[in-house]
Amino acid sequence: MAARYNDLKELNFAQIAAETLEFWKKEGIFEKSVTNREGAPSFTFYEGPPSANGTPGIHHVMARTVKDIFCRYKTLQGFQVKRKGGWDTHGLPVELQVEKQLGITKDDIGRKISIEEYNRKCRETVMMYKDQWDDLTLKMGYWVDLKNPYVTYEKEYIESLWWLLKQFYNKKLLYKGYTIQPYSPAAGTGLSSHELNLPGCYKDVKDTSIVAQFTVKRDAKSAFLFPDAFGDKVYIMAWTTTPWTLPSNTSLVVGEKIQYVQVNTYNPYTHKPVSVVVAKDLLGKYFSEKNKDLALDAYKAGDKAIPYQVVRAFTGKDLVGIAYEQLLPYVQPLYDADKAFKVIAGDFVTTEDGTGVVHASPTFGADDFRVSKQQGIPPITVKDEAGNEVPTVDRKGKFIDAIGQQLQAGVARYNIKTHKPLGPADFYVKNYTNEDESNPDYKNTDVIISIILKEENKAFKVEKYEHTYPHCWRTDKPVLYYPLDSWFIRTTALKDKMVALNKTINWKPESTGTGRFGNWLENLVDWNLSRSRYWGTPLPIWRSKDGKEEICIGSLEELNNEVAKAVKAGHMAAPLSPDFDLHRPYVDDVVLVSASGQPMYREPDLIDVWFDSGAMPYAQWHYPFENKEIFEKNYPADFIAEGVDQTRGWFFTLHAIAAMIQDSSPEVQAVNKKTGNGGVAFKNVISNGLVLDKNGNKMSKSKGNVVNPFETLSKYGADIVRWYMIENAPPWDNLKFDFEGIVEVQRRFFGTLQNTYSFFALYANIDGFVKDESNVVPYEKLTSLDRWIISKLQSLITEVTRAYEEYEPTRAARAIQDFVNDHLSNWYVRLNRKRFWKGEMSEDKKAAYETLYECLLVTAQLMSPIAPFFSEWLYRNLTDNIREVAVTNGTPLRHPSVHLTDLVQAEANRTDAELEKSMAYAQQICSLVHSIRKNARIKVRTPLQRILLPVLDTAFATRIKTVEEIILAEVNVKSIDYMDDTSGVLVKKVKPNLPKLGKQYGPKMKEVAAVIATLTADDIRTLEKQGALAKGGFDLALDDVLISSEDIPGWSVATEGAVTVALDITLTEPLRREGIARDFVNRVQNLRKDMGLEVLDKIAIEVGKPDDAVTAALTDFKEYISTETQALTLDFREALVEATEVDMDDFTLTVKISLKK
RNA sequence: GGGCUUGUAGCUCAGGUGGUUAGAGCGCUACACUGAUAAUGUAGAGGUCCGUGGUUCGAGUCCACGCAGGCCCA
Repeated sequence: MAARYNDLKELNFAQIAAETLEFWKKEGIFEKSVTNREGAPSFTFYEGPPSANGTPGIHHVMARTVKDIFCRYKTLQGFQVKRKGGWDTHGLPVELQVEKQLGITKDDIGRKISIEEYNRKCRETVMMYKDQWDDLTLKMGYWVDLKNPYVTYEKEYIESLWWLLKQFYNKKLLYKGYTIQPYSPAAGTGLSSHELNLPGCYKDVKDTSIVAQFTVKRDAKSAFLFPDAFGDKVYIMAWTTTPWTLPSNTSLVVGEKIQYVQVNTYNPYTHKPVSVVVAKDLLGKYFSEKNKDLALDAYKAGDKAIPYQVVRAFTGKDLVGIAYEQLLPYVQPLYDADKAFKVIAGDFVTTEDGTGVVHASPTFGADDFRVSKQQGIPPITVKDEAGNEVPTVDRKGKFIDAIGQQLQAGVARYNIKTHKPLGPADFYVKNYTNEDESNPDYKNTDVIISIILKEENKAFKVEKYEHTYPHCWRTDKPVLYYPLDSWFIRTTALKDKMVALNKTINWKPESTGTGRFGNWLENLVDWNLSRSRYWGTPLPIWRSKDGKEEICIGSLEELNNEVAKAVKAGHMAAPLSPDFDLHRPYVDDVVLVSASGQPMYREPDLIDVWFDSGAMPYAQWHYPFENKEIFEKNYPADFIAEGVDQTRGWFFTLHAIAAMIQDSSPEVQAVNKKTGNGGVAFKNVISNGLVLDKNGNKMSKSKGNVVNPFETLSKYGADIVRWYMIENAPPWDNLKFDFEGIVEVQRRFFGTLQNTYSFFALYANIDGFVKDESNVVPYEKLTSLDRWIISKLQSLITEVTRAYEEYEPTRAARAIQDFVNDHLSNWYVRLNRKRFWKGEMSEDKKAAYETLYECLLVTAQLMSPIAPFFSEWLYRNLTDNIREVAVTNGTPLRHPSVHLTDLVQAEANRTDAELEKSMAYAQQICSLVHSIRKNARIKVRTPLQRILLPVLDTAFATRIKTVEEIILAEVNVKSIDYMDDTSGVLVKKVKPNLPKLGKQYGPKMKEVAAVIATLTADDIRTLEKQGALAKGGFDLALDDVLISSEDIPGWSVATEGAVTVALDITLTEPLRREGIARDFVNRVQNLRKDMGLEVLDKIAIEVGKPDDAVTAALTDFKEYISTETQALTLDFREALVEATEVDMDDFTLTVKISLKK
């Protein structure tokens, strides 16, 4: 007979995967899983585009497993889940790779290589590893539509981006401003953070550092500082390693929680009495402890030991809002001057160095710029000839004349000897003019400022300070942090809305949403969109030379129209060709004409690639130029998932663009209104953690601990890797990737499941069992074990469904695993084995098959989102042989693939909570009996007479009785005696029910517990009968105590929780004989197996005559022995030849088995 | 430096709303079972719940401060 069920003993999971892939491909299962649900509600998933210019790693298997799980699950649930793939193709990594390939630097672009050539190279490189990615996608079983992916460099994609930008522009959300960036005056160029991280850029240098004294203005806010102020003036001390920024100071930053002190002392340079404010922790840096007790008035100018006295302590919070006098009043703020020169709070202030007060100049520090902007502090800037606002240091690194003149005057006023006469145009903030520093009179600008401050009683301490400072990799000169032009998206305008919208998003884990992402939104600054690069989406803004006229282009049509005008005006020679490439350099050659007839040139920047990916909800469909309906159906995403490192990347850009487009496009607003979306881009998001090596280290090539995803997948198969990743820990925890863990999953879960299946297949093939959906044994006729596992299965369905619904895949996987291992294999199958191999097909046997079949089938379906290959294999093995019938009848098993089926629903009427509880007791009692047997050294094969079970309440007894047979069979005991307190043997004892008593009595707990400890047996009986008892001044209720059983004297007892079991371990002669008989059966079975006999072969047994007791045992149980061992005869012989010596533990037997035909 | 996060057995992890003796799997040791058999079951050993304080009748759990690892940002 041909086997109906594939009963392969050894499974090659990788091979199953390969075969399944073949099947999916041939039958178009993925496509069907989408088209099948045509017309059904859609579940929208957005694929975050990977960049194919790098190779995929094992962490991509993790991220994509998470994505795949929920798309598959939602498909099972009846949703249509389209998953458009995509590729991220622009940006710095691509450019860097090309530069590396070509052996050039950024500087060579436009010189050694044209932009055209360079960008062509970028376009080629972008898809360099696409094959590997496609291969990974396939092999790991990630279902995503890669036939029609969105590609961010395509013209249509860029057009959608331009449309978005134009909407923002129209709403004045797109503007040109400046931000503080690393800038090399020597090279005249801004530096990217990656250029700053080139080796050798950070150098240790010695710079002049100053602790400056800022004079506090006396007013209501600062009044508390003055009562004890020495010399009538109070100074706040701030430290800087860049004295040249002091003329641009507009605020002082303190830490709100930092402790500060006010100190009366003398200025070490001017010897004037001063009262200064400094962080308490840094006091020792400026004052020597031993001068603490010196009298202030005993000090004479020039004394080495300067006395000091701490007069007051307070926190930074008390200082916030205090006004001070401008330190170097050379240039005034252009605007908001009344808001300048204030103490503000900032989170970046520390007490590691300096004074615990940071001086801020918004034009020359990124932190300074940020906090100033947030708190409305103006910068010190001036207008240049063109009327543009510029900082006080020019692009060559030189102070503007207004400051130069003041410094020149200072040099003259204080007779500062310099290496050469200094004019107003000679004050470079660093040595960018290659002055001879070895000249003894050489003084740089920092030193000159220091001297001026010392003279004017504005410096408390000046010293050389060694620190690391970034240098330009081209010129080797110090970098300045300098305001550079950039285009921004005014995300701050919608901050509150974005914060509010974020609260409507379901984040897994929650803390990433409320914490990391939420905090980021709270501290939002405008999004700097500009990138001075070559390969990316060009900024679609054209400007006239004077910057007074500009246009933002929002579509190709608009561009063509404008070009037509330009052609007319003579700025362009011809219209754009239909296949015009929107990239640089072509787009740079487009010159448009302004309303006043001026030529307008494109702003040379590209936009941040994160805008590319954040715009994918719209641009993937070329919205709004095409596919409006598809867009409407698929906006916003129901679900997205990426690594936690995307929090400020993709998650943010999706969120920001969605919030802003909701604000600026009536069209998108209308779409949102239809679906009741407030303006989010995604509703549920999983941010998964990192994949580390097994020791918790980051994987890196240099450490050599990188796991190759392809090797891993082909060795273990995708299912096991996927299952391991999900089951081991929640996806948002970092995963310590360990092959031993994978092996364990394979053995423990997949091995067990496979074993359970092949057990089924083995006997189902023998019995010719075929599932008939129209003819199943009715529920009432099932055994209690059947009903129990069915009930467990219903609970499993409920639990797994809920876990998936709540985006908790780990909980789902663990629930399935527990079900298969603990309940299905270890209990149901083990206890039911005999039903499968005894006798002919009967209704009971059929019920057993059907039950096991259903468990396997449902397991296959529930696990299919996580382990798509094995579940498919299992499903098809179980159902292929009835497919035709199922198709004809239109029953649930008509689908050729588990991934096309409809998710099972838990059936309440097949759930039996009572039975589940009873069975749990049965398992517990068996475990207890085993433990007693163990202690008494009585093996399970030896039958025992009875179990004594103390019964605390009747419900308990009822429960046990329904599973009594199971217990008795499992532990080989003849009977259970239930013992209640009428028996006189059972002694009850009570323990306090702490959770309840705690709430009621609180601090009196100990008293009550003491009283409860004194309750007598009579008391307990009264309490049980009447439900209440007054004792020791307390009114006790029945549920104030937990009743359990005392140990039973003279019995072997085991207790766990409230369950106590006693076992009668008396071995009577009949029991002993039965034990011998069972032992004997066991030995004969072993011999049969050794001889290689088939299950149905008949034998004759001959035994060398043993002693009387054993003879009696074997004779008594002759029939039993014969049945079990398929023996036709059992005879005793005085002498046996060619017999086997058999060890019966306490004695030996000689046995001879022969086959009887 | 800031935000978030993790710390429980040798390893990987569970431990609603505080409750008496902190659990599971693997690994280890021992035993059992022997018609799922390169399978299976049972038991045992193994813990400063990262530390220190605090709140409470009671803290692995709540609070504060630390320590160590991770991520992101400066």
